[in-house]
Amino acid sequence: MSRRQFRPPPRTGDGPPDDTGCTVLHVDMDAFYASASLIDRPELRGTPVIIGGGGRSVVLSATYEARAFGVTSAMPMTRARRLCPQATVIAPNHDRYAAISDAVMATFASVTDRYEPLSLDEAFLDIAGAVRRLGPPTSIAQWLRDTIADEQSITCSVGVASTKFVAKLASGLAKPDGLLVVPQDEVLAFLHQLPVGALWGVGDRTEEALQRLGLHTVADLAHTPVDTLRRALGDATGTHLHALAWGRDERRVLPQQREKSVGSDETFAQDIDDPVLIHRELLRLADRTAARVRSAGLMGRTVTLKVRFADFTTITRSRTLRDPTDVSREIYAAATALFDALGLQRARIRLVGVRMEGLVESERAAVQPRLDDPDFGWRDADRAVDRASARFGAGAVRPAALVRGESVAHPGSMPRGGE
DNA sequence: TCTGGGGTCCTGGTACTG
DNA sequence: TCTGCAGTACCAGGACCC
Repeated sequence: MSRRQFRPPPRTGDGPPDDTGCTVLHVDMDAFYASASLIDRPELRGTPVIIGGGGRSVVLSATYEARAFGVTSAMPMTRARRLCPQATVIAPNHDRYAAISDAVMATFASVTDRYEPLSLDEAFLDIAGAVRRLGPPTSIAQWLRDTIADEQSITCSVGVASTKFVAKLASGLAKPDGLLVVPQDEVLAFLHQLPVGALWGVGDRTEEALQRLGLHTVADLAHTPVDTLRRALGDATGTHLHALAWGRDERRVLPQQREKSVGSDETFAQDIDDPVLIHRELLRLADRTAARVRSAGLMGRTVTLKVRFADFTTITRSRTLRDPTDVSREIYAAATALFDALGLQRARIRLVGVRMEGLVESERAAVQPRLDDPDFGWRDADRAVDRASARFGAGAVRPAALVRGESVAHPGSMPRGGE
């Protein structure tokens, strides 16, 4: 779900909203991870519950009862516990969330093949082709809400509009457990009452920049010359936000897109400066990233290293390889070369990460054979590890360096997240 | 108060090439 | 051979999203 919440402005029209032409739906599960976690813990319904790990982790999700105490997603767990000490804390169960998400997406697929998942818990649907078969957009939206509630025991909110970003705003304003239609001829009245921070793509920094210009509402933004916005925010952002402020959004619903990068990072339980431990963590992250790249049938050409220091400043360094790779050893070698090139003298490090970019399908990847390539190289070893992991579980086969030293990352770290 | 993890997109700088 | 220019690729960082 969105982290930025705004109150819905009062509708300007009378009677039921006219949903003609409102063929874009944005469906967003309410407090998805919390709701999904409570399916197995029904006795906790109606009580404050926080989903999150330990150590230096943050809140993944919280029930609305916990949110009443000021707990929000992405808040440090230490602060969340202080704000709501009576809350029950539950560790995330990502397999469970993925299974529920798959079932919800299957419900979307029964309505239209033009649905675009944004994350585990939300998606856009283009229902233009389903209206004749299933009825008007509002009926389809209500059917989706009822079906998901019946089959998955979780509620969702739906925004119905003629463009993606208005549908997205509408679902956020309908929360929790609601449905909001924004008729085409009410879009501008709907938008112009909202604060600039409500727009998709306006975060804290952009909002600050707009406030400095004296722009507080979407109406203010709309009536500012686009050149002024471009100077303040850059060409792309300025032009884009000006168009949104006038309700213009040409983006179509795009079914299933391939990821453009894959990576992992890990925050240490305590800041560390030991190069041996850092190299070991890089090996673990390269191994994990490579396995995910291979399982997606991809190869990547650019390796990016991320380092966050104790003072929270963050740097990235990247290297583009001659050929795409999915080999753990090659990714690790590139990551350690990037790290060593930093020439850090015992700097205290909070987090390291490894990411692969420039992804291509492995069947289409052009890899030049080298004269020194062994007949059975690291790629074959990785394939064998993948087969063993599939049979005996992830981590069944690991590099020796990782068997000797367990992770230095904090136990509550969460490899996946978001809401 | 003390800030996770997995992503995408944009911007500005630099190097290379024709 | 040198210079200027435009286009492109790469790199690093920031902002934003869930």
